[in-house]
Amino acid sequence: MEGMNGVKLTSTLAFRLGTLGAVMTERFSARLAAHGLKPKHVGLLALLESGTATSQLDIAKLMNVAPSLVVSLADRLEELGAVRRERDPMDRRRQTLALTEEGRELLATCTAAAAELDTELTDGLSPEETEALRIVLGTLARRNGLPAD
Amino acid sequence: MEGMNGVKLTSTLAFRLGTLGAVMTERFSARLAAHGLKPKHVGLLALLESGTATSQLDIAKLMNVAPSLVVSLADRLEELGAVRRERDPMDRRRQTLALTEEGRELLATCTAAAAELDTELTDGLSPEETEALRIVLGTLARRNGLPAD
DNA sequence: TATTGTTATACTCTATAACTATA
DNA sequence: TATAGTTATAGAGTATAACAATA
Repeated sequence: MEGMNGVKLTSTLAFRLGTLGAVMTERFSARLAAHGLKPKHVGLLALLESGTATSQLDIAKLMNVAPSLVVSLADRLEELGAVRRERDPMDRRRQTLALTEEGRELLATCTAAAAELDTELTDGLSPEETEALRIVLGTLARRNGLPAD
Repeated sequence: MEGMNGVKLTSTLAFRLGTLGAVMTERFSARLAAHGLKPKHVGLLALLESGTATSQLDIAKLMNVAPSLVVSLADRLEELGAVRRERDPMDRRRQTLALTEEGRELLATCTAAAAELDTELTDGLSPEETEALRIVLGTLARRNGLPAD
């Protein structure tokens, strides 16, 4: 039985994206654990590299998380030497987060880990299918306010 | 800067699936709130409808969650009259969960909600692109042990 | 003694609210 | 008085461990 329209829950994009997304995030987490990082830490590093945001509050808005969470993410990244906190001289309430060279390297390492997961995931797909998937997901991400350059 | 291979984190499938999946799950949650359900409740209903699992322990394994979580999901669904718990006469330790007619209707309603989210999500895509996406995600889901009939 | 389901407890993640310092 | 960041607290979601009934 599958609703009176013949649609099954498991064939919806909502379900497939939700479950596959959860699996990939969990795998990514497992890879990052060795560096003492979680996916959101890496998301923050990527945001800094993109130059989109500077202050912690801007970052919180772009990441769709509470400002207090940015504090703890930044604390950890600072601890690892991946970011530096710098007071804005124009407005001393603002903290500017700057990516260090170490931070760039860390981001590159984590990005490589994500790319490996991609390879694993798309093992049986043709290169064309894989690229088409990447592109359509990028389109959907952008349309939904998610970073996808 | 983007790693020395020119790959950006935000262009990986891991990142795109993870973020889009989180967004879709959150939207689905919001729709389900009116029924007092969470996505896992609906996943359990769908599993019962598929006839794949019967006992709570089987369900826990297939859903990749702890058995204790199945207890509370089933408690809630029983409360709503969506499932019935029946002792297996062959092995009285086992509880068999049976989908009621109300449960089928509830699942159909929730599936329709997911389908609406799909429509919303793929608004700018061609029907061919949308169908290709659904198919490739189904392939990936099956290859990764996720339900996708 | 091993297994199914349940209950009790603890842990992870994240948000909300209270607070500090600058403006 | 309002805002950026921080700290303290609380809530959601889920797992682990202890327990009861049955095998």
